[in-house]
Amino acid sequence: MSAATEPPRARARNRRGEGGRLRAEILAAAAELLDAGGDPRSVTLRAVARRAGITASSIYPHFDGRPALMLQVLRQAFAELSALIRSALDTAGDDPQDRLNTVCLAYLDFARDHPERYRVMFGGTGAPLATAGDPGPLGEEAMRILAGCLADCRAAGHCTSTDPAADAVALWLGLHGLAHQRAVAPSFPWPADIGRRVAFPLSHLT
Amino acid sequence: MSAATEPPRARARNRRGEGGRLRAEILAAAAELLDAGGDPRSVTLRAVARRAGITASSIYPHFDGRPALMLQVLRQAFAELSALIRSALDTAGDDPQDRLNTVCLAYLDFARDHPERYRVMFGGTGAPLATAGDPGPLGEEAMRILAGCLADCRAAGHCTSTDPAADAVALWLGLHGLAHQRAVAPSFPWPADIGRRVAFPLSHLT
DNA sequence: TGTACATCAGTGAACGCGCGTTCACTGATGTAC
DNA sequence: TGTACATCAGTGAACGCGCGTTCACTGATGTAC
Repeated sequence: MSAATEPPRARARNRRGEGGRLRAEILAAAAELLDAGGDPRSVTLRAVARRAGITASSIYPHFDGRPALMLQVLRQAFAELSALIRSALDTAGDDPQDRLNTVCLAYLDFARDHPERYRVMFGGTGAPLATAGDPGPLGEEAMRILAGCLADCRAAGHCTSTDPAADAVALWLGLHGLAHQRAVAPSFPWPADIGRRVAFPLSHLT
Repeated sequence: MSAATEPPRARARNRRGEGGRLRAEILAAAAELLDAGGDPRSVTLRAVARRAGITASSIYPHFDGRPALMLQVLRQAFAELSALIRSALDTAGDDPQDRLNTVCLAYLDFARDHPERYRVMFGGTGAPLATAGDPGPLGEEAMRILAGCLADCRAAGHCTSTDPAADAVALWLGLHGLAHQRAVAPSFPWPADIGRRVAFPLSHLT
């Protein structure tokens, strides 16, 4: 097949005034590299450019160097996680226990669908974030939603937690431990009901 | 101070027959770099050599290239974790609940004392392990000890778990989630009793 | 309707860097005679 | 007890590589007149 021997991609240059489109293509290419490689260092400007079908130097009009690109990639990944959880909640009913369960499942689903990206998001590579200014607590929105659901369970009398805010942190840590290690060691013989075994005791549901 | 302007170190070459000592010095230097940098890619052969006061090429008689060195560094780190847990158990009493608690604390202590190393150990950088042959399940010894303690609690009637093996996995995931995120985000306002909040519900103690 | 021109959306060559790895070597140290 | 020599424990220069980043450029596209 000639397509395999051809250079990566015959890209049509954007029309005048639509150059901003490349920005989204660059971010998408970087996210794909993250999903594929699971290592922030595999997201090089040259690799991103190769995948996007452009030249590495074409990234500079859109991002102020590699750290800035990495920061935007991570911002986008955390925004997707939050959006996924919120949209799952939108389709959930009113029962606080159901809603808590929905959030936990959505969180674990995201990690299962993007294991490598998840690892980088919560793996603390440090450098790209630290060098690009303080991005704020990127992963905290998911935890705030979780804390809200747990508080609702408590208010409805379904939960025996004496401190829903602190127990939400504990619950999130359990979910993260599972999400993270399933991404790191997918071949480990995880018990089939491991999600429930982690989330249920930490939820303090009656 | 002249020591600051001098080249890194005036190293006395090992005596004849004692060249094997350098192997341990190289491993120690690599572990220190891991603790300092928290990023496996900061453990370059040149950086290790610089810290050990030798030339990069001097590593080759002792390790068959970088992947082999990284594998040994990780093996050593996991061995230290296991040894720490076992020695903590040696000084513990006979009460199964105390013993379980001791293991959990020892695990969390290791992560707190070597946060960056812990992150690399359980962060799944993948590459260095994958390229150097199958190292086996490096982190499983800690989990086996944990499962044993939980089973002892169950046998003594202190634990309501219906499946200690599966619940030990869940407990370990909670511990890992906490250990990992404390290493990744030490500035997060972790509740003071977060260790107990994670470990106690997952232990199913009565 | 034509045409000169400014601008936009990129290209491609080049730079200096640190890296892993190779290879010929060196000088101190122990040993055989 | 001396001395030639093999070996050990390293050194240091060199290689090719991919990287981030810079910079002069190009050619298509829209616009002013």
